[in-house]
Amino acid sequence: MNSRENIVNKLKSAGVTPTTQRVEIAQILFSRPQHLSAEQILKMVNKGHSAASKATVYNTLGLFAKKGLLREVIVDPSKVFYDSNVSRHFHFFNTDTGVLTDIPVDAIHIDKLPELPQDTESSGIEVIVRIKNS
Amino acid sequence: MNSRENIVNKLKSAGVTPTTQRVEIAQILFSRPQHLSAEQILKMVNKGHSAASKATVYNTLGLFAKKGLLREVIVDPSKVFYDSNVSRHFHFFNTDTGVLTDIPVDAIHIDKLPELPQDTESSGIEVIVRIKNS
DNA sequence: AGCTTTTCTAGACTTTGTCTAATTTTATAC
DNA sequence: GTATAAAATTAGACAAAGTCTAGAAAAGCT
Repeated sequence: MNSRENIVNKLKSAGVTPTTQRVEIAQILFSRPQHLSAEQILKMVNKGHSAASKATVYNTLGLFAKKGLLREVIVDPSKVFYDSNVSRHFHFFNTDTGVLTDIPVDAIHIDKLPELPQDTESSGIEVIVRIKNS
Repeated sequence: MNSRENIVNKLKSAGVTPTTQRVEIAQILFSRPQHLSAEQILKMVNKGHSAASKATVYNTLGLFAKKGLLREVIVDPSKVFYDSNVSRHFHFFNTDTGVLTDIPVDAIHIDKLPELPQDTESSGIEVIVRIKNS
């Protein structure tokens, strides 16, 4: 039940060297499923016990995303969200509040998919339902 | 068949005063269905006969989008694309090349939609199939 | 321990986009 | 048409997210 130990193992399994800063960032992200921006994470890290520079936070998030630990969600033109839930699901994005919420896989059913362009392969299908307050 | 006249009427019907700059921008955009960034449009305008400032290009694109003449496509974390095709369709985004292409409506079939959160209404469903070169 | 590679850091820099305050254009009233 | 009011345009300053650089620190060998 040692959460720090779990995180270290998670990083190791993904082929990521568990440095102090990476573990700190991972602990924030993986404590629960959530959607955070890089700036939010930077602030959270620097309120905690350790610290990390802006460059490290950005590098780490990029690395985690590349290793499949994190999913980048691009819905807001001004910043990218990092989703600690990497299992297949979709999103609502409230353009009034800027809040991103999950749509479970089984709430949307896509029963026909397009043929991909020549010499390309899919790296994921995103469904974003934009909503606004009524 | 006067393309300029057509554009002027299109803007008027949408409730947009057809100023010199707006008509110029509209002519670029509506000459054919395409996906352009604000910076691309700015450059194109200023290579043509008239000119428009950065602020005007950004304001105009925002206005066109609000009036339903244009669709904003948010897929690239570094810039927004403006799609001159506002009819219902989806997108491929090639993350290797940065190229956005259309997926016709009938190539994807979504037969189940999620319930919206309390006190919200949908303002559109986006499907983005991210692809990479293989 | 000594050497090499990886990671981290502060801060400069870049890019996209926004804001401001003054000017110009367009619309309205007479 | 001319005066006035309102809307649109402009240059350039500004803001925010993200990248880059070059040196310092930490980790991983042997």
